[in-house]
Amino acid sequence: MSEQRSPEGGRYEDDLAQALPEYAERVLDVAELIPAGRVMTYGDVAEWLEQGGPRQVGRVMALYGGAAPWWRVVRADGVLLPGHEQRALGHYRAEGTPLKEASRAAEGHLPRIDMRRARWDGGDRAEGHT
DNA sequence: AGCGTGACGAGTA
DNA sequence: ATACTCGCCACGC
Repeated sequence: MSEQRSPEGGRYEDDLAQALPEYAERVLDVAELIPAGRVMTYGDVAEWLEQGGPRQVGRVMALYGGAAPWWRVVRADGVLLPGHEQRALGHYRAEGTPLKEASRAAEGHLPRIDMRRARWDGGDRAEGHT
């Protein structure tokens, strides 16, 4: 069976290409829930959704992250998003996100997020989930 | 269909 | 702290 038609008349593939994929919407929703001053890793978001993996979440953020607080979804090692370090840093300083200053041995290095303190598990709302 | 690539992550050396 | 390996999975060529 090919050439299946969607209710709107277009081919399903076309609809999927233009509408924000539901998965992407779910990812952005979670990003919106992260409190200021806290972060969630790509993997955490995927786990929380019980769907996809870190790389899928990363893909979504890369494509549609601009519409969400993208700086609150970070790598597990706390490294700032390459190419957006200054913007991210500005947000972290403004929100009071826990940072680990670069050691003087590594001079030119930017601070990294202190994941132990900044990581947010979904805390308050974890109850309603599972 | 195979293969490289990526806003990833964990493990090992 | 750095480097490299694997596992992961959606995409594009």
